[in-house]
Amino acid sequence: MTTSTLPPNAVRVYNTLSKQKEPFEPLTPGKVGIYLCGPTVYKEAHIGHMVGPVIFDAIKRYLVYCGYDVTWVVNITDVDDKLIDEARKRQLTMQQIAEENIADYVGNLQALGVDQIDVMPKATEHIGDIIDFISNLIEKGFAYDADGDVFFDVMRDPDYGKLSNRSADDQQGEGGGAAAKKRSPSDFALWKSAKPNEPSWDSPWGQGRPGWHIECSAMSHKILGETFDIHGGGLDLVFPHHENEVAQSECCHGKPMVKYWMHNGLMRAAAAGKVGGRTEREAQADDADTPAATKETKISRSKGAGGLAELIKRHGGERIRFFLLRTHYRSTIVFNDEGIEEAGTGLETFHRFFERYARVTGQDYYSLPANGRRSDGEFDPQSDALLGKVHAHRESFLAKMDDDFNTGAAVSELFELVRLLNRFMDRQKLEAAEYQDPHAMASLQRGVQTLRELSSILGLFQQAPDKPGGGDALTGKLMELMIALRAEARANKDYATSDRIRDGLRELGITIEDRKDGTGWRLE
RNA sequence: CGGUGGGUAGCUCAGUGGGUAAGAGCGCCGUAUUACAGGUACGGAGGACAGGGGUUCGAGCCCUCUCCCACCGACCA
Repeated sequence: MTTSTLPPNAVRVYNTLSKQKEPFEPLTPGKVGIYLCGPTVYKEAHIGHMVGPVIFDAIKRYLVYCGYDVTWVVNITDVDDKLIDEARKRQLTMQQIAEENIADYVGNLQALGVDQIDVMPKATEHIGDIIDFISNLIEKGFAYDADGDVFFDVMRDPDYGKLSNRSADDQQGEGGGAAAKKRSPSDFALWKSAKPNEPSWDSPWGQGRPGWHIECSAMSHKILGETFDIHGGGLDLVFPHHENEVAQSECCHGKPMVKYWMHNGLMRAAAAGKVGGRTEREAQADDADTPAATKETKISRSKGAGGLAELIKRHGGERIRFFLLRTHYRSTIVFNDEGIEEAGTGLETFHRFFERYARVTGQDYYSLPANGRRSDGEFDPQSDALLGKVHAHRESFLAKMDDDFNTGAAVSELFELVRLLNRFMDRQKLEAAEYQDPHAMASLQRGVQTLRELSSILGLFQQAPDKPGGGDALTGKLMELMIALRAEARANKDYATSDRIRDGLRELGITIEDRKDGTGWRLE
């Protein structure tokens, strides 16, 4: 067995800062720190909020798989104008609003299989760190206190604009309001003085609360250090949020804040009915009140998007995760209900395969070991025809992941792998016990192990999907009886009766499948 | 207007430091397995890669111009 060491620079990532793909080399060999901008928890999450968490969950899994020790941080903004407004509107405290929506957010993450986050710091738990950070900036002359408000002095930072490729000079802010206190219109708030009845904290500049950007600088510094490897977020955060973060952190520490900036594409809502081939389903659309957008628009809470929890309830988290992973993280994802539905159809191919595999080998796919390392998964296909192809798909899958985490392309390798394995079972007639060749069975199992390995990198098929009831013993007995009755009818060529049984069961959501080795059934 | 990301099969998306035959999923048609259906496999229809120009022996991939779409444009925009 060869334990080949993987090339150290196999992974390449697209860096927003340089606008090109760069070889991935962590600052500290073997260790990776990732900071992802999380939600402002003033309302329930929508599907757009899951793009970053899902892709970074896969990224972390992949980096761990490649042997890195990864720390992944996702922050929670729990103090902000919007939270204050919401609290006022609903006659609750800001903290109550935050707690409610954090619960929603965490529940959504869990449903989508996002379980790789190491730390979820809240802004309100780091007020001290934030104040220290601001004090430091003032001491160094990069920020100034203006009557209880503290602003960052953009003109003192010659690098300002390097991430979003804008110069402060180009950007003329509007006059009036708080702008009157600013030295330059492009200065932004680090600390906001408290207005009456607002949540506030003591500070050297009086009662107040942190500005929008400073928490990320302070918390990433506290948890990951002055310079860390990867900072992620949505494309819409490049400016001003991340631009301001870099300015704050780099002026404060005098060194680069982040080595690789990674930004995921945004999601758009699309008109319903554009996804192909739904003529059948359209006719019998059961829960037909899909919101009919007429054109594509950005999904945002300000436009009323929400209801992710409801979407998850309707489709299940795995579908949504798969839907998100099917595209490249940097491209725009067009979202509609049919798209999720279609992703689910693709997913069923895998689920059926796992059932078939269990029938043939008696092994439960979901029990196969899944938390391997890249080097563990290496194998020598020798002269085994099947394993030679499996090996090639594995190489291809990994090459695609190495190339800026191209999960969409990697998914197509998964499909090809399944087809390969299905074909093998067909040709080797593995379904019929009397033909089962031990060598072929061993090859199949080795091939499926690789499928398990690769799909786990994407966090797919971690657990058996929830079947809507029906797993109980009584149902099993009843089905045995129905199938026996139907078999009798078929033997007598009484197809009217056998079809009546099959059609009747279908209406109950049970699909009958006649196979060589007997009749099986499955709940849809 | 400035910045950013896009425009590839009916639909949703891939396309690896440019190279003989353009890929996946879904949808559609057919064949095999066969009463039929479902499943699986195989095969097929369907793309001159937004448009023009350029570099190159050779470009979907590089350069340039144009058109179209989306997002961001400093936080009482």
